[in-house]
Amino acid sequence: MLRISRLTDYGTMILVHLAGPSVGLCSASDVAAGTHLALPTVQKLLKKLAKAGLISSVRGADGGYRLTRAPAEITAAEILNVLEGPVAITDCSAEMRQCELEPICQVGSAWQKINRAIRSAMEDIRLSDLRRPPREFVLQDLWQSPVANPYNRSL
Amino acid sequence: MLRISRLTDYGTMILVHLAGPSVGLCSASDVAAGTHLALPTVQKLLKKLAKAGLISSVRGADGGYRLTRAPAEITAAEILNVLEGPVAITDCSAEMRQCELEPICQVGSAWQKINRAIRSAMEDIRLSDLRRPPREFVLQDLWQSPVANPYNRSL
DNA sequence: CTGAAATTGGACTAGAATGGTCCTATTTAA
DNA sequence: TTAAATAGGACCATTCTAGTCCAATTTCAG
Repeated sequence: MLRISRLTDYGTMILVHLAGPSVGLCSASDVAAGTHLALPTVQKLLKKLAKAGLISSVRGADGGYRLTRAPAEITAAEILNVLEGPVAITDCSAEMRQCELEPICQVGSAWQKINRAIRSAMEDIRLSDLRRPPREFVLQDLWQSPVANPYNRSL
Repeated sequence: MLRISRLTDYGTMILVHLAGPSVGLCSASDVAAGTHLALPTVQKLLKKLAKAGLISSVRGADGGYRLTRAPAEITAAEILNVLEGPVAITDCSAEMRQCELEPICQVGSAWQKINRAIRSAMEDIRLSDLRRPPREFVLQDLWQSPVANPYNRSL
């Protein structure tokens, strides 16, 4: 189904929460309360996000997490990358992976092209665009009739 | 990793094989030989593709499979749809699915927009484009600077 | 100094999904 | 009649996923 895992979805919700207008340092409990996700799950994801450098942590009492960059500086591609690993719709399309069937496979680099295309699209979407009610995306229009779309590269 | 399953990859290889220049009716064994995939796997996938109507079958001795339409008339979106089910990167983004968190979830419809975008992209790619050596895709350029790309809707 | 509130790092498990194989029935050409 | 095919499932081993929990460490407050 070409899907991202549920944890990635949760992770994104968490990031969106941390990108909230008046959100400072947030403990895991705060985030769990704000997102209505189970606390253990939230803890797990926060650790992962912190390890990847997307958020920074403050230990000890009154500690918590906060974004390391402005929401507009974080792309959906980065988020996907951290939570799901590198975008690679097939093994063959993974970075620098050489498929042993390469000389035989007739599909060849097609998936890789599609892969890069998806990645590019994700790079144009920022965390700041993911909030709800979201600014009206025009991605579909962009891809269906790019010329008519005024938002081209600045979603 | 935002990946398609290996079986979908295989299925695509099979379709590409059937779209070959001088390929008529093909038995499962022919396809297995041509794609270097295991026969049982090929049989399974051919049955699935036939059931979905992407290829037609002829039973009995000297039977086999063939595409029901010209390769240029079959989109990557269709193929994905048949082999992976409807494109839905999250449960929320599935068609007509109403997520019970909807009123709470701050991410809201963002994934759905991304979802549609990917779908649109896939609809512009045809089976005939997937052969190797593939026609030079310009998808990346298309998405990065759509206006400059002459191939817009006719990949 | 002590305790409470946090993060850190990792182990663990149940359940689902994936991939791959195989079997039997049916159809059809020679 | 026989051989070569497809049709339709059943089956299982393995991996992945989601979710929980525990022990250790850090830091603030009193």
